[in-house]
Amino acid sequence: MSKKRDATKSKELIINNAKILFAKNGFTNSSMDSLAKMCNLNKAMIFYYYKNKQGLFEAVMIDVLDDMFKIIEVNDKKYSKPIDKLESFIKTYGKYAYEHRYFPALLLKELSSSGSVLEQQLFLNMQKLYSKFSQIIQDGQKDKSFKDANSMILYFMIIGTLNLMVTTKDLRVTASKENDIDTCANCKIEEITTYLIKKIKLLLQGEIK
Amino acid sequence: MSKKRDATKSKELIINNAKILFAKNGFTNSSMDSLAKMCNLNKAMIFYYYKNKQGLFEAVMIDVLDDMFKIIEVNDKKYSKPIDKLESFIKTYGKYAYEHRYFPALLLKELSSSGSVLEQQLFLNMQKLYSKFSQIIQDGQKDKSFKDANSMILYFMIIGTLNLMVTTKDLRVTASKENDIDTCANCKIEEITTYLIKKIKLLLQGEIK
Amino acid sequence: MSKKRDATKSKELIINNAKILFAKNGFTNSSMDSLAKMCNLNKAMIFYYYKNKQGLFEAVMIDVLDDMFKIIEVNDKKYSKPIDKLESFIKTYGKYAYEHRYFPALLLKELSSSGSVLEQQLFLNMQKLYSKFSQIIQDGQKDKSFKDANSMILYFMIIGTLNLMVTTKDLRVTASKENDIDTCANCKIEEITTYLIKKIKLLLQGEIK
Amino acid sequence: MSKKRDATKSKELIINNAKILFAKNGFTNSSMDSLAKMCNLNKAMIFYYYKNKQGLFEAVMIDVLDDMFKIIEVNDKKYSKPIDKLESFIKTYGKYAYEHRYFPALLLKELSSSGSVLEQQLFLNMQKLYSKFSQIIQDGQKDKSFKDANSMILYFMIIGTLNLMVTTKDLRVTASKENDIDTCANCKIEEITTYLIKKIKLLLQGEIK
DNA sequence: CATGAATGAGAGTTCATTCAT
DNA sequence: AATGAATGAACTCTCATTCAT
Repeated sequence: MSKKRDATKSKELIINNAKILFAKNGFTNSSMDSLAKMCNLNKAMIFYYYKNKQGLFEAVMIDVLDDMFKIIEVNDKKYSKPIDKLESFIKTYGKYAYEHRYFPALLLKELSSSGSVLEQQLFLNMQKLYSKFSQIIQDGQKDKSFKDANSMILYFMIIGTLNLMVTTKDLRVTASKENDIDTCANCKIEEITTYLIKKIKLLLQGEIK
Repeated sequence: MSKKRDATKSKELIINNAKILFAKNGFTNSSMDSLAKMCNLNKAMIFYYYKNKQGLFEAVMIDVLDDMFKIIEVNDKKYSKPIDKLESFIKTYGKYAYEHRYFPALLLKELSSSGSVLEQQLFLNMQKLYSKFSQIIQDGQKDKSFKDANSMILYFMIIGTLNLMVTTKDLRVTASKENDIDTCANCKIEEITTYLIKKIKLLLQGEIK
Repeated sequence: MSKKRDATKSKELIINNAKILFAKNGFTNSSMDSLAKMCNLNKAMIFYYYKNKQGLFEAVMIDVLDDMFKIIEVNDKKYSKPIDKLESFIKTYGKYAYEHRYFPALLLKELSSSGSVLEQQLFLNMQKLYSKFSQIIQDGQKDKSFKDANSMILYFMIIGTLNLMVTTKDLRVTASKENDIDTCANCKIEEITTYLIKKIKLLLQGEIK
Repeated sequence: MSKKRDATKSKELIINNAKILFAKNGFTNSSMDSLAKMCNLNKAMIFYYYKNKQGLFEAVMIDVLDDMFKIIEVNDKKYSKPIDKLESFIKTYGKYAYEHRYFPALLLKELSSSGSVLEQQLFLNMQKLYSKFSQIIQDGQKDKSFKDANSMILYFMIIGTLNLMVTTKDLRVTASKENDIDTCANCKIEEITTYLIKKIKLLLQGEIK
């Protein structure tokens, strides 16, 4: 009832709205003014809690990456074979990316801005995720279930594809309407991940007869 | 020999520096002030030739995409079989992306900013490139040399991977130094494209024994 | 007593200086930079309180017109006969125009800029004033005290004359000095209104013998 | 056939288009760029012929005022009695203002911008017109046909009314549509001048019985 | 006479950030 | 913990004017 909110609640309010805002407009195009309005909070409070815009952005990214990492870990433990773990990784990443459409957009944007001040900190956060993936690949190579695997390239093949498919959804729909090109406009995320998994398996285990 | 009062030179000066600037900072973070300084030209000249910032950006993108498309077309004509055309496409795209590091950054940034005003125009320009790719895939399916091919997803697997490998180069180097993870830090672009080609072939033509 | 951090004072400071500035230079030639300097306030404060230049201008006009309208209404109530109400209207308008020299300038400038974006909103504000005047004229016609009255034309005869006499004051002084023309250079505003009232009465009630 | 135009033609082209442009947008809102485009001439030519924007503006005003003065003089000579000369003056001014709608707008704007650099020069040009009017009034007083005449005030009553009626035409139409006020929206210029003449005569020759 | 290229100053507006309360 | 007022730097864009040809 009271107008006062406790610190934790205000912080959460800010970070949750920041996720939405940053994802929609990117870092530069998001204004602290509009964020404050979204939160129904005074603008100065954002700086009270987060030092500055960049600090807030990093907090958002850390939060999102942690959240995702936890889900991936939980699912990972259900399986023991590298091939199953890999499939789980792709499925979980795809689902998460789809359900948090804003997240891949942010990731791509920051990954592709060389020279930015944000990148080092961000990449550190990303490393945890990549380490997990890399471990799965290495395990698969050790037990001979994967052949000729370069984990970095494979990683980008997977997250690059999934992120792009999610972020270009609207564009692909428009393009297929206006022209007569097949852009997988109606493909569901499950179909996309299933296709990707099949192809990645082939790529790691198949042979040209 | 005179440097000033040469329209062609000034226009080129602007567009070439714009490529570098936009790629480094993205659209919003690039200021026309600093562009003018880079060109050693008066700020107003940018608007004299390109109407406004967005117009300049579009000019840059059209310029780059056309340039790239031409090179791809030239190489494409050297081959007749879809599999060779595909290999040529990947090689050329990889080489171009490497030699014009700014380009993948631009592409990723704009592709991933949903809601931007630029996207529709941009995507139209991109369609030409995708159409080319899509045709190769379809031809391969007709003559039974490719199996189970989804050209949109495959397209993103290829350009997503190449773009990310190029733009994250510095990050990957830093990461491998600080930690003990294999990030393909020293991989040359030729190695990357070769690996990618091998895997894409496997994925289109291979079977699990 | 503190001058800063007082919203009401800052807003007033801005609007009062804006009145003077707009009147002197018109809308387009008044710069927000110089307004800020006049107010000894940061330029951004203008936008903090008034959204944009046009918004500020409208606020100024509404403020002035309301202020004037209130005074006219108060004086109007002192009289019951249309002829007395009319005399009061002219006197009050003349006095106000004289005491707020900026106001007629604003009014004339904007009334005469056809095609301006401002005019519709402005005219709506002016209608209240004109309605008042128009009502007086109609009442006079009903009780046969006024003959052959066209309220629109009469209205412009009155405010046109008063506004022009006020705004051209300096010019008329200069002109009478340099040449030998009678420009009513030393006429006081009271003399002008008195003359005008006499003539308007004649025009509404007189006959050619 | 040749692209070259002679000096006289170009100068005329510029001044004629300038009249239209200045009248539509006022002094400040008219850009030399758009004027050049209207003339289908190079922008630099304007400065070649007219030194600067202000010089061009003055040339326009002088041109218009001279033109008008000549017509008034011609008509003036047709009559000998002051009362007829006065009627002729009002009729001619009204007709001219109506046919050159841009002109009164300019006049009002400049008359009301005290402090402008343009005013002195402009007022000098206007004096010729006012002198003419003033002479008529004085003659009328000498031969006792006019009573109690203040030529400056009368002058502003006449040109103020006519200018305002012409420049507010569109506004008055809009206002009468939206609200239920009589704004003389459909009044023709001839009706307006006729009414004005009648009233001015009454005001100079009538008595309250 | 005529042109397109170039310039510099300034316009309105936005925004991250800080201060006083 | 919270607010509204204030700031300064930056940004895109316009325009009168001049220069070189």
